Amino acid sequence: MSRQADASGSFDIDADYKPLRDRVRDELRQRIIDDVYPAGTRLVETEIAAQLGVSRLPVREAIRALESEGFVKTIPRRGAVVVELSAQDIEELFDVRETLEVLASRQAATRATKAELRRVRGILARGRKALDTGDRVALGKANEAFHDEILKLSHNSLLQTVLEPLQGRLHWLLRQTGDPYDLFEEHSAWFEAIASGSADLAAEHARRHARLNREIVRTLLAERQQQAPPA
Amino acid sequence: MSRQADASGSFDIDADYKPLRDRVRDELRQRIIDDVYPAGTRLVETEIAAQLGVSRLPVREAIRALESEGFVKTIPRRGAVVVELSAQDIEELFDVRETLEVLASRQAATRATKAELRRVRGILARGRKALDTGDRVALGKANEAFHDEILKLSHNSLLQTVLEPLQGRLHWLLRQTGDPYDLFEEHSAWFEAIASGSADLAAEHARRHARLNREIVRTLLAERQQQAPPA
DNA sequence: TCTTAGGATCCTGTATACCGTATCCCTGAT
DNA sequence: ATCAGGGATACGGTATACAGGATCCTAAGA
Repeated sequence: MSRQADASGSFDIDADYKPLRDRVRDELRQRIIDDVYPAGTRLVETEIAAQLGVSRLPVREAIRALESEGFVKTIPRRGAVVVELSAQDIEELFDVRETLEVLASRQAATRATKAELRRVRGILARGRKALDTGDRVALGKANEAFHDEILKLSHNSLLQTVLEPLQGRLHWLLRQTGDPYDLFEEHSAWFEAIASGSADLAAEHARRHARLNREIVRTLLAERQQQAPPA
Repeated sequence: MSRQADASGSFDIDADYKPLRDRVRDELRQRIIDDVYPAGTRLVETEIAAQLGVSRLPVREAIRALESEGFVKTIPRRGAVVVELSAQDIEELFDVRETLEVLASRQAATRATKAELRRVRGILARGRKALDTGDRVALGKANEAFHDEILKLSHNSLLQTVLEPLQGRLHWLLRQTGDPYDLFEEHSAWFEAIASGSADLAAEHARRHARLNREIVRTLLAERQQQAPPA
């Protein structure tokens, strides 16, 4: 028992196997998003290796992965540093995100199955509950999960692989700046547009949501910059 | 002596330095695109390392990079295999490409400088010459260069990093299927739209071009499938 | 002859150790 | 206070080793 859903041939005995490098990468990514490693932090291979109790190799590979995800930048022979997102980087992030989420939303509207829509409704319900109890962190997570789900609904795996790393950076950013309460209400409306099955309507909502999001980040960043003028 | 350009402090004595892993990656990518390693080929680390006269490490890192670019898929504990692009993969590729190139084109229209436009005109001229002399390979390269240039014109570095790996796969595909002659004429018209400075016009041309491209690949792939029915 | 069990083999994933060298940082002299 | 010199540090790469999963080959059995 305990194992379920294993219809045909290839089994997932140890489907939960994950190379060490991937686990290290996940751990480091989380630390960056959680601001344990703020922008500018140097990621020293030997330090991390020692701390995680692994050899340098998986750490190196993890760092390379984070580099291709845009979380760190490695300077030749100097190593990896957690990037600081410039104003322009953020604009670009939203540019690309907007276009891709519009596409995702459009495809989701025509391709999502009933079962999938139900699942997303569940996530929204979770968010609603977090909103009512004022659990800011849980609401943030629900919001992030929502975005990931929209992507899945698109049934476009390339879209997912391209957008996922960006989502990571976006979540990172929003966690520093955004207000999860505003976002949540938007998500509900957006979702209904997708569930309606109209690609155009879904696209319109996606675009609106992305722009709202961008505005929120912009204002919060502008405020912050006034408080802390350039060094 | 013999050294030049060393005015101030840190100069680019060895600005052309490139980590070994990157050179290995470039080499392997080229081999895939050139069909030296056709779809299904296993990339065995030790073999490649021996052949290139490097250790396994840079090879591993190169393979990881190619994985994140979508050229190979690695199965845990089994290693990397050159991917076969399924019909769906190709559709997804064009989906994403279309949206992103529309964005690139739109931004290029408003941001490109005169000097940049001149440079692109030069590339088109090169293509025209290749067309006249019937140099298919040169024309293909000019076409590929053109797409890369449009990206640069957008002045959106994220867009470039996201789209570049896809371009690689696209070029790979087009080299197998496409007809460079048809594409060239399209490029000229598209470029004029960008040079006109109208974002909407540029976007429209980008979309048209992407769709034409998609159709070309679709038909050629359909033909091929008829000739070689499923194994 | 076909199937199957078992073992040999290949190759990845990870660990260790080590070297050259670029960069950084500290110290000391001017 | 500035600048040069000399470690110390840590990356980039090599070489080697080894456990264990995946594959393949072979030989025994039905």
